[in-house]
This record gives sequence, structure tokens and C-alpha cells, in this order.
Amino acid sequence: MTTPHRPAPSPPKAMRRDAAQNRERLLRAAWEVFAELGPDAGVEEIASRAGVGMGTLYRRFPTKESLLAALSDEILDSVFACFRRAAEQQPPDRALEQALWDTGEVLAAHHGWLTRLWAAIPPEADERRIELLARLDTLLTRAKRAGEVREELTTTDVYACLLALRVLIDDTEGRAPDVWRRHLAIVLAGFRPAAEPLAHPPTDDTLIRANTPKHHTG
Amino acid sequence: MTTPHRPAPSPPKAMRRDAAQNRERLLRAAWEVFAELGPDAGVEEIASRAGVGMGTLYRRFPTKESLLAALSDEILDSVFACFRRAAEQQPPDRALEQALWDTGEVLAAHHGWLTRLWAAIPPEADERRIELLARLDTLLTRAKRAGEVREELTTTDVYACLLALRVLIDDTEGRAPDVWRRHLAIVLAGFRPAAEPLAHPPTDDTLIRANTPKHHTG
DNA sequence: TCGCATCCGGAATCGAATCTCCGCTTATGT
DNA sequence: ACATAAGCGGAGATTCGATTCCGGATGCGA
Repeated sequence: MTTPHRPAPSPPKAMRRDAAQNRERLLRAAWEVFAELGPDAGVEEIASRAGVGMGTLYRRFPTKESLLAALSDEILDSVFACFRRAAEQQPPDRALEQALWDTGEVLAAHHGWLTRLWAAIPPEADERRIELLARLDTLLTRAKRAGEVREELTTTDVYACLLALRVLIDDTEGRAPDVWRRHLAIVLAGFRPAAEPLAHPPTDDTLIRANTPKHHTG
Repeated sequence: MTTPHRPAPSPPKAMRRDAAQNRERLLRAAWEVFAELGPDAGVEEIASRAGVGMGTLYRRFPTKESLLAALSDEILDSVFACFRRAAEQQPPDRALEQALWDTGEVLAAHHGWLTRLWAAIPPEADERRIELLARLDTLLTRAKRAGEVREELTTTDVYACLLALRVLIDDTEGRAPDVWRRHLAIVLAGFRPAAEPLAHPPTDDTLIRANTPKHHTG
């Protein structure tokens, strides 16, 4: 309960200088290695690239997962920074849009293993997810108040947009760097108030079931 | 080159009856097990659930991956069926939309391991990807001709929409089954012709770089 | 029914990746 | 400079799941 959730850079009792340095080196190496070899790269490569032994790696990060978690934490910091900056520096009617574009750019720097990185956010980090949603909510509310987006939009809709961006960036940035940008542009167009309400899914699903592969427990 | 790409249900020389039956059982069990335990379920579970030994499994599907590939192949069949049906049974102005909704429903039947399933589509199946794009293109062209969607839309935009649906369905269906439906509704709204052109991403990226985690090879 | 090519079961093998252990080294405070 | 707690390296134990192997069973054509 009272356990600090993430190994902060300066926890209760200071680390020895070399230990702190090695921690830094490991994180740097991890970014590098994962970016280069993908999320399935072995920890050994990271240790050697950081110039330290396995023992050191495992003393700083008790599991590979916790290493990933430390990285995803830094990403979250960046994303939060985007939101904060957009909220502070943009007029209320532009802030949401700007925040989404910026977030896209931040994520784009890590395409190829974003999904894995995201998955490493530990469940204990719920507070951060909640904070994320809260910030999205603020931005959304302001945009609504400014009449820039439809009233029916929910925070979840915006969050879903982020999830969509995540994959598109992960899968296509590099090969086709404008795919996610176009998708975001389209979604933003869909966000805007318009004469026509959002479409409903067709409810005629008898046809649909007929289409599901036969080997499947309904 | 001339190698048949996927192990068809009725290949050149017929299998012994029991062999064919076991193949079927294995596929059925695989659907079940993956749906239940997720894509990391061991092959042993599949064999035992199918009531056959490991030897049998590996004679029919030389690798775990090829088993996954057979499943993803069936999904692709379902998706194609959606497209065909939409093209045949809907007026040209509605076909694209209907195809996307139906595809969503088909994918929704496999939430939780869709991404993994998708990843198993072997690179040799390029033809099928191409066919997929071709069909999307046809639907899109018709929709444009009917004035239902913006002229600027590309086939890639629609494909991106499918990729987005895939994650949303995979991640949220079950917990929040309307997330992907709302996203699709929003995207479809964004597809429609409108007075305002699609937004451009802001080009001021100096701010953005300042926001990237420091450990990172620019 | 007989012969045999094909197929079956499942224990043993292989391989890869994580994580542990322990004797040696080094930063730090006095 | 010394004592000591903290940190280090890296070989190898451990684990876990995919794949192979082969003696025995079985469908099928003659």
C-alpha cells in the first residue's frame, strides 16, 4: 500500500555514485537496444551494451519487466508533459488537438516496440492512468466549451483515439510515416460538431454470425 | 514460387480419413484454447484438448506459427466474405460503411488475441493482403463516386481504420464493448465530405523534440 | 482378409532466455 | 590510510515451451 510504486531517481537513501551511474547507463542502453533489436532483445545484450554485468542489471531492475516498466514510465512522463504544455500554451479551443498531435510525435520516436512498452506499464500504476484520463477530460471539456468538438464525445473516445494512434505509429511509422497523421486528421474531423449525428452500428447481426468461422464457441 | 501457400483443406493427394479428422479437431481445439488462454497457450494444451498426441499436431502443422497462420487464414476468409457481401447486398453508397461494421463484428469474436493472430499471417500471404487492399479500394471508389466520403481519402486511410479497429477490439471488447463502435462511428463521421479540409499536423517540432526522453538516439 | 504406407502417442531432447550466487572490488566516512 | 558496507561480474542453474523421434497402431486398396 505504502510502497513507492516506481524506483524514483532519488529514493529515500541515496545510492552510491557508481550505482546511480550504472542505473543511468542501463536505462540508456535499454532504450538503444530495444529500439534496435525490438522488445524481444535479451537482457544480456543490454547489460553488455551498458558495460555492466548481469548481476548489476538485476540488482537495479529485479526483472526484465521492471526495466521495461521504468522505460514506459519515462514515456508517460513525456506524454504528460505534452498535455501540460498544450494546456498552458494553447488557447482552450486548440489545446486538445495540439496535445494529440504532440503525443503522436512523442510516441513516434519509439515505433516498433510501443505496444510492448505500453504493456509493461504495471497495474500498480493505475494512478497514472487515472491522471491521464483526468487530463484528457480537462482538455476535452474545454474543447467542448469552446464549441470545437461534439457534445457527445466522451473521455473514453479520446483515449481510444490514443490507443489507435499507438498501433498505427507502432506498425507503420518508418515504412509509411503519414499513416497515423492522416488517421488522426480524420478522427479530429470526426470529433468536430456537425449536422449529422454519429452513425449507429447496424443491428442486423444474423448475417454477421453466419460469417464467423465455424470452429468457434459462440 | 509455385509452392501452394496455404495447406488447403483438400490438397493434391487426399489425406487418410483419420488424418483429416484430426486436422479438423486440432483447428477446433486451437480456436478454443487460444480464445481461452490467450496466444501464449502451449501447444501441448491444444493437442490434449484435441485428443491427439504431439506427434500428430506437428505432422499437420510443422510449427506453432503455421497453426496460427491457418487460423488467421480463416479469419481473413471471414473478412473477405464481409466485403463481398457488403458489395453485393448494399447500394454502392452504403457498402463501405457496412463492410467496416461487419468486419468489426467478425473481429470482435476473437478479441484478446487478435493482434497475435494478425501477426501470424505469413509474409507469403502477400497476395491476400493485396486482395484485401484491392477490395477496400473498390468499396472506397464507389463510396466516393456516390459522394458519401471525401475525395482525399486513400485506400491506406481505410486500411488504417481497420488496424485501429483491430487494437480497440482486441484491448477493450469484453470490458467495454462499445469503445470500438464509437471509434468507428467517429472515423466514419471524419470520412464524410465536409466544408473544412482535413487538419494538418502542426509543423513546429522544436517544442516536440524537447519533450522526448533524454535517453534516446535521435 | 492381408500387406503396408501412413499415421499416432507422448517421452525425451533442444534451445533460448531469465535470474541467482558468490568471491572479488570499490566508494565512502572517519 | 582503514574498515566496511555496498556494489560488481559473469558463469551457470533453472525453467519452460517448442520440436523431434521412433516403436506401435490403423485405414485402405487388392
